[in-house]
Amino acid sequence: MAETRDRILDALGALLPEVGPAGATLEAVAARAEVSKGGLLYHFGSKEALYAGFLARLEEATAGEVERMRASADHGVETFLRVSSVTDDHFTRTFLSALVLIGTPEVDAAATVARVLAAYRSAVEECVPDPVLARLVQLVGDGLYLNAMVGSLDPAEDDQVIARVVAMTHP
Amino acid sequence: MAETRDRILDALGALLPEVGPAGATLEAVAARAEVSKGGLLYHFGSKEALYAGFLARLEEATAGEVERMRASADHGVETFLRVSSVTDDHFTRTFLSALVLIGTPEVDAAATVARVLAAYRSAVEECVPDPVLARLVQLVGDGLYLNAMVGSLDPAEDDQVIARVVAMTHP
DNA sequence: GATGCTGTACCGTCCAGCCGGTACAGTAGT
DNA sequence: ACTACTGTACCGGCTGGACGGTACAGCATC
Repeated sequence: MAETRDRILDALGALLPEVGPAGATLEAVAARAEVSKGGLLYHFGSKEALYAGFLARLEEATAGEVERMRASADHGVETFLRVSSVTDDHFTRTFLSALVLIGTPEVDAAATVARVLAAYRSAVEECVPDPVLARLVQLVGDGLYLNAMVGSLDPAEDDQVIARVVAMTHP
Repeated sequence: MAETRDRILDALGALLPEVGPAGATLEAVAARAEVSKGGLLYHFGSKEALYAGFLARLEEATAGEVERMRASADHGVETFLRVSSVTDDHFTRTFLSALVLIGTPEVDAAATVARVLAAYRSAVEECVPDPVLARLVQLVGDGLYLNAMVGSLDPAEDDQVIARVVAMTHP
């Protein structure tokens, strides 16, 4: 069942920011997903496959997020920056987990993250004509992600920054 | 000798972005530093101590970088953003290595990175009166770091973004 | 000959992956 | 309808290898 698979991937995503890749052993992931280690290995034949599945789901989710941006009323800039600055969002948490995965030998998380960033970038470019400004928007969003990763968000100030950037994109 | 110590830390810094924390075994670090494992453990009694030493040196280097910013002719904003967007800088590489360390159980790299970001932030705030604009500058810099980590820098465009941001900080 | 440092051999632990097994559907032939 | 068989989902013990850390012997230089 795909349901168990998703539960396993959710468990991995929950574990990664807490204990890092080193602590995310197959047994730990299995326990968190309430599956035995054997059961986990039935769905994902190796740790590499597990990580690959996780990153694949992130890329799928990215497509959905980008769609949500495009569909947002005025334009996607604010939607984009809001997601970047909120840590209790499912997508943000998944993305941060992927960042933690960078450097693990089993999988090339950096490449996946790069693709995610690229997808966002082209989406921002769609609604911000000036390419330099579009890149600036994206960089601010990425900066928010980095700060979220190390727990350095400053909600009050960041809200004002977002407002300022949004204003810049309005002629 | 402090020279050997530094060589070991350099080896760790060189290894981390290449193979990640999992690949940075004591033996691998020792080999890269052209020291035996025993020699490494003479200087750093444990892996935790090795990581701690690495992060401590990063914090020291941060102080130096911030000083360089303060001393820069016009103001530090451009100096800051330039460093963030150049991957062959020693400090940048060390910083990126520390990012890869986030999530390892031996050491709290996130806290160190947070302190580094905070140091930069207060330095930027010194030369940019408007706090919102200062935070924006810092977020752009952090975004550049994140993009550097996954190899998504776009030098041509990023140069223009830096110029734009610098212009914004000039009244 | 003491001190600072190096190299090596070894131990204990931990973990990924394997494998033999269980349960429980279907499903088909009778 | 029951029996025999097959595939899917899952379990948990085992093992081989890797890695962190220890012990100890060697070797400069002072």
